[in-house]
Amino acid sequence: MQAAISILDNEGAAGLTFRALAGRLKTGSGAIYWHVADKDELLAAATDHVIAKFEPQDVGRLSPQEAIRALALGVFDAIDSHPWVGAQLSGNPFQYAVLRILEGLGTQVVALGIPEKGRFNAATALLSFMLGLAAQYAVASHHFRDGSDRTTALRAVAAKWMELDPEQHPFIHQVAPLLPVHDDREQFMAGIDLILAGIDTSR
Amino acid sequence: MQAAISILDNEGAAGLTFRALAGRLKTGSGAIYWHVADKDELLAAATDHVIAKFEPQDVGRLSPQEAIRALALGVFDAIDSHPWVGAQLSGNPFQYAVLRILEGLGTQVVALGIPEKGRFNAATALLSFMLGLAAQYAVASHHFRDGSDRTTALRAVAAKWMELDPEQHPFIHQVAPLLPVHDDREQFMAGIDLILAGIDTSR
DNA sequence: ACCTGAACACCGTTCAAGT
DNA sequence: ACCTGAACACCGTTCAAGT
Repeated sequence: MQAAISILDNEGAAGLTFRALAGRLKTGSGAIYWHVADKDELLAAATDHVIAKFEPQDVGRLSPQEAIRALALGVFDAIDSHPWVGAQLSGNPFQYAVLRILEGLGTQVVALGIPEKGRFNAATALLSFMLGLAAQYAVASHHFRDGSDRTTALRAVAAKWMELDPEQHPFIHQVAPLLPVHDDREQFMAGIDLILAGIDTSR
Repeated sequence: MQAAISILDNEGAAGLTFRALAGRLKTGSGAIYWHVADKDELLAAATDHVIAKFEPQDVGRLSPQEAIRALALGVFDAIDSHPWVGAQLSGNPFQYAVLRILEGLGTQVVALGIPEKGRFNAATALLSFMLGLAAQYAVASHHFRDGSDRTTALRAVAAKWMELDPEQHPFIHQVAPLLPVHDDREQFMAGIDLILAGIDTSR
């Protein structure tokens, strides 16, 4: 697991092959199949390893809203320090790491006093938002793997956006300059707060 | 494009290979590279084709909230009738199809009267939620490709959830029975409404 | 300008054979 | 019980050669 995560961190998702992992572990590529059914299971295990590490402790002391924010920050930080986790979470939403997140969110949704009928929708709305933004960060980080930093890479994307026909894309043009300067963590938490506010009105 | 979409619809994303597409078009696999840079571009083009087809017309007549709901329903229906679109949207959030959706959402967020600072977060929150739920439907549909229908497949997933330790997964246990009977479209729109309500309180 | 199709450099996965 | 590593059945992509 350590070796797999280290490869994923250093070479990205494409770098984790059975041959590469076997090489690092000084074993044959077939040996890995004794411990893991296939590549999906390998990636799911690595992802859960990371998500579990960033799960906040002692969430019980916090208000439900604060607990949900803490859970969200944990997911954000996990993705922030291991960019491949974003793609893996959204690419395989039935893996255990995602259930782990849903369980945490759901417990707090119950604590918020949402009636039984609304709990499923409220918890999965929070979860889906996280997975969706996770997917975006995943691609973003993929785009600036080659040395260039985040800002210059996003500036390149923004420049592409500005090339689109401004008549047909007024909003994209309006928002493109914000792309290179915006703060991912702030965006992530703003979305959470928006959904929390929406949940609050539904009580 | 027609041939690619037809393969994607019938065989899923894994079925679309350059060899398969070339075979269907009665040409060589290398020929496709004259028209498309690589597989990402091929998939992005197919995805935009579908998303554009399901974009609602005459959104101008509707209130901003109703317009956002109409846009969301279009995305939902696109995924519903072409399951591979869900994975493709969330797996590649910088492709043009996603910008198309963001432009539609953003225009309505502006119409809602959100101040400039909040527009980016509001529009991307709606977008991220859609992409995240799209990713979930993508995997779900993948799970019951082999003949079994949606309900029996989700029942199998729910049964797996019930095998988890109930002490550590109370919410998962509570919500598992809802999984096979819940309505995807209702869940999708409930999330949109939650975010819209949240946006409303932020005005 | 566009097509052909063999060739290249990979993959994940399997499995007879080992220890 | 666990490992070895060649072999299989694929991929996306390239490119000299054609029309």
